[in-house]
Amino acid sequence: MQLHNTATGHKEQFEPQDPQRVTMYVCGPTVYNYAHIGNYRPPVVFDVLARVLRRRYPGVSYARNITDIDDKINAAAAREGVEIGVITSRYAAAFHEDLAALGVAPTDHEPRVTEHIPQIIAMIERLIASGNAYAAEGHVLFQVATYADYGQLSRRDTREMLAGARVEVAPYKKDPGDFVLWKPSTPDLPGWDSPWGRGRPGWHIECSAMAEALLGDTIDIHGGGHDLVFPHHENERAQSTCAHGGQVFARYWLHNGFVTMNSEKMSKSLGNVLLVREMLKHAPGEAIRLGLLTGHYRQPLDWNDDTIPDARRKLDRLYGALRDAGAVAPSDAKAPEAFVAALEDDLNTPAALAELFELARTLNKAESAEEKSRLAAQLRDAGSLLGLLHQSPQAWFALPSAHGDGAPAAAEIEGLIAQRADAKKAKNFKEADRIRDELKARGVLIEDSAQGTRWRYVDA
RNA sequence: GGCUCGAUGGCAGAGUGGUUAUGCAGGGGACUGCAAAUCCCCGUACGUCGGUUCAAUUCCGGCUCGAGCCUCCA
Repeated sequence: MQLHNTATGHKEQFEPQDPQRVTMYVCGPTVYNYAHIGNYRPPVVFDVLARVLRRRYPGVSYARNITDIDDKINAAAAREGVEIGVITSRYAAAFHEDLAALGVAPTDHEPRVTEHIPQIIAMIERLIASGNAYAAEGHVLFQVATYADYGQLSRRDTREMLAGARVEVAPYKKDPGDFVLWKPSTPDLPGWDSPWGRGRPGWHIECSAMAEALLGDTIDIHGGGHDLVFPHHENERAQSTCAHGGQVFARYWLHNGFVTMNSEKMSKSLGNVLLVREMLKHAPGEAIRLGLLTGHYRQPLDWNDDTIPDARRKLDRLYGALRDAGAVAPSDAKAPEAFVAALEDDLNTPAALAELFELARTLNKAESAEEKSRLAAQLRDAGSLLGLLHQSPQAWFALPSAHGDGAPAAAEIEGLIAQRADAKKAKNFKEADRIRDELKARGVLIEDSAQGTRWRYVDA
């Protein structure tokens, strides 16, 4: 398998340290509000990677954290006048609901920062002992100058960075680039007792500590959004490497590109944030997932008004092939080589999808029962690697369309189809066509097939 | 200003030093009472200017435009 490693800037052959236990850590959300479509690109992309790895290796240990202590959470809690737990449990639950709708499988571990405070404190103590960190005025800071490789992951020159000095330099910092590992909490803020007084962890140290606790000193794959390369991952790398006596922290760094909205960054200030829970009111989760997988994960993905309808029509085609195959005998045929090869080539989902459509075409043309059975199984298995095609075609086609609110219910549709069948039998095609046109106007498309008339909701 | 990554047909989006994926949309045909679905066939591409080469969309350089990071951010 080939993976693009941010640390080297190249695609590399992936060789796990231990094929019995491939380890992957992906930065998860800070739960202080509802997440938008861009926030779900990493969970979906790395979910596919986990599926591909699990197929190839006997053991995979995948961790994705939930950050449940953070200044934005504190601010949200203060605004509502509640404990931070109210905020974090609400948005963590929403995150899980969205993930389920998007077909993202649970990870092996989902560590929370508030459950790893002792590990975080212990790691900070080690960094102080090793001379990489220092305490000052209730803070503990990582001293960047003690780690010669700092800046290597993000390919930044620290001297130039510091010269740029857009960071406000706190008086307790030895160097402007030093970043906080622990900061003091005032009595009104959440905090934990520590050797440096009551306080809370900085943002970067949590991931280092949780990755160590769950996956060990050196992990195989570390993933996240492209924006995390600097400073978050650069800092994680510095902390973990120094805390582990110079051992490599992550062997492969993977970063996904951003989702843009009509070519603009998605941000609250631009007012173009698309919340997944809002999208789910009008679109199947499976279509949203496919939308996120239509582009290569490292490229920016532009989300526009056509993305969901396009994804829906693609799924119509794939599910249509499965439906037309009919009730075929079960087969344990696996995804085709070319399909798996595409995914193992740095997770080339567009190329894999092309193979999926080739498979659907072949299935549509298949004549023998054995061939249909085998191809349908292959299509299902390939789909499962992408986390798609897990439902029955009947269930898929019965999903309401974007304009489903005004569409007739299934019972009414079946009644009209029966009337139309009678009209057809009597060769009253005018009446039959009238019924079909009426249904079409109301968002229902009907199709006559050898197995009888079937219907589905369509976008108006 | 520094760094990173892009620029492919109407839209989305892979890939390749010479034969130009895939899906949607469009055109033609088969099938159908008519449609739809399905199958077959067909247009419209590789930002721009140079360079390397027998040959470049593909390699190199300049330019233009775009996205991201340098500050919380998936």
